[in-house]
Amino acid sequence: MQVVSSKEALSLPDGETVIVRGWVYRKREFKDKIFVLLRDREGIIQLVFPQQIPESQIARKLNIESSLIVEGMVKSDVRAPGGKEIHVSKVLWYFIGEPFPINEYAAQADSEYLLDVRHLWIRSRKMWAILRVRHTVFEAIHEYFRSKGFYEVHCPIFVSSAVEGGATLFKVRYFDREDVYLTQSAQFYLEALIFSLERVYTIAPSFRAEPSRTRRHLTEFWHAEAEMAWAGMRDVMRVSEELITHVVRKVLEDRLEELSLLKRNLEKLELVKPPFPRVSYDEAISMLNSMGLDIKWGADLGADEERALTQKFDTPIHLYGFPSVAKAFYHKDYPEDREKPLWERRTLSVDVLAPEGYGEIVGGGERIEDPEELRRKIREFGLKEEDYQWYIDLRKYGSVPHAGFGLGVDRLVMWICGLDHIRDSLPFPRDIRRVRP
RNA sequence: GCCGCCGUAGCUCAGCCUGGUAGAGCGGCGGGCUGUUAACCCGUAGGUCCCGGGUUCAAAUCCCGGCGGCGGCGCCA
Repeated sequence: MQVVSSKEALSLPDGETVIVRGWVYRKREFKDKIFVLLRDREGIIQLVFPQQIPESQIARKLNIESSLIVEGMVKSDVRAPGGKEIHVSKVLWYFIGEPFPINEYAAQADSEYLLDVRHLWIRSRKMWAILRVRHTVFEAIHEYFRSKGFYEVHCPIFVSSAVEGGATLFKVRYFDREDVYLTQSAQFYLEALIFSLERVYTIAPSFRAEPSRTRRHLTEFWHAEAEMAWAGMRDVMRVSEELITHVVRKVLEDRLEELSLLKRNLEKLELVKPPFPRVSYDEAISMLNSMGLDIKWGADLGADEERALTQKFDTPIHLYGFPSVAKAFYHKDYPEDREKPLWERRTLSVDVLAPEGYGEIVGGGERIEDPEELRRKIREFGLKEEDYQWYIDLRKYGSVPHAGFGLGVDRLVMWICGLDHIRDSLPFPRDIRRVRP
């Protein structure tokens, strides 16, 4: 007797006897029979227990989320969800659960209670669908980078200094020596690794101790980062748009059922194809000013501006050429701006903004390869050279033009799934308030 | 860090403005029902109205303080 998934059972001919196992999703009792919707990793199938058989005594006791293994016969019925159901002849194993504390009303409300019982809520159809899309997103990212000759590498989580100047770090006690920090980006380590492998990528958690309270921020998020030797800002644009397009297409191929369960508008995703529109910061400023917003050159774009800008496009866009003062020190300045003062210079940096108001999902650009230029920028930013000693060191021994970017994988999942909040893009989100379950 | 909102049954919420001793739906339990699709119908149990103080004859309701949570901005992926 073979154990089959709900999905496999639905594809079998009538009369097959199979074993299925899973959890009770719904139960409906009648005088002569009991319907149990059984949930497993692949979906849902309806079990029918006739009241005459002794097994129905067990079925009567089943609560929502009770678990069981049954043997039964596949039978077509137009009234069954999926067109087929299993007429149970034997219960091989079961566990009667306590009353399940989550109901449809809580699910609709998307309440904080669902965050308290997250360890149980991940069984829901919604989280099931999201987790399966997320699985495919990670798969597609690996697939893309590997197919393009990038080596996968792994960088430390414990680090001794900051990557971003302003971003806040989580401090961790490290034996009896000075404190270390949780990494906020693998970028500096990837930059070191290109001198060995030329094109590298990693998917790893990054940590930000920013007290952000928005639907787009986590304190622990999954970061897909890539770094390329012999590359510039244009290469970052090309690789990032190819990557995003590949991921979206893969999800559209493999996860249609999940997307429709999430009520995602597929047309929006089908529009995603390279090249993405390229908008310079200068153009963005004049576009925004002509839309009635009052933005001065030099300011970073806020959430309102990002939203206004992306509303003009149906697909993700590349926004490039940010002012140097609005970006981290390691970004390379436009060569023609080199003699200008810091506040008038632009960087060879680029962000990808997702449409439908989802905003920034990628940040990257060309890095400074000249050690003297890097030192100057560190000083201009009021940072200490000694804090970046090994990073400067990379430029001393056969420096090369190089560029890279970081993709917020949770934000990508959020946008692809059309979620209201980033914390639903992963099973156990960490934000400023929540570290459990 | 700044601004706003919320805390009542296991869960989702109403009641609060205008003070008078606690309500609904779901879930639980019991019963009914010839195939349900978040089934339906009848019955029933279930409460530290977040905590502390104040005003009042009387506080879930008004005032003050605290705690917890949610949303938004800034910052970023």
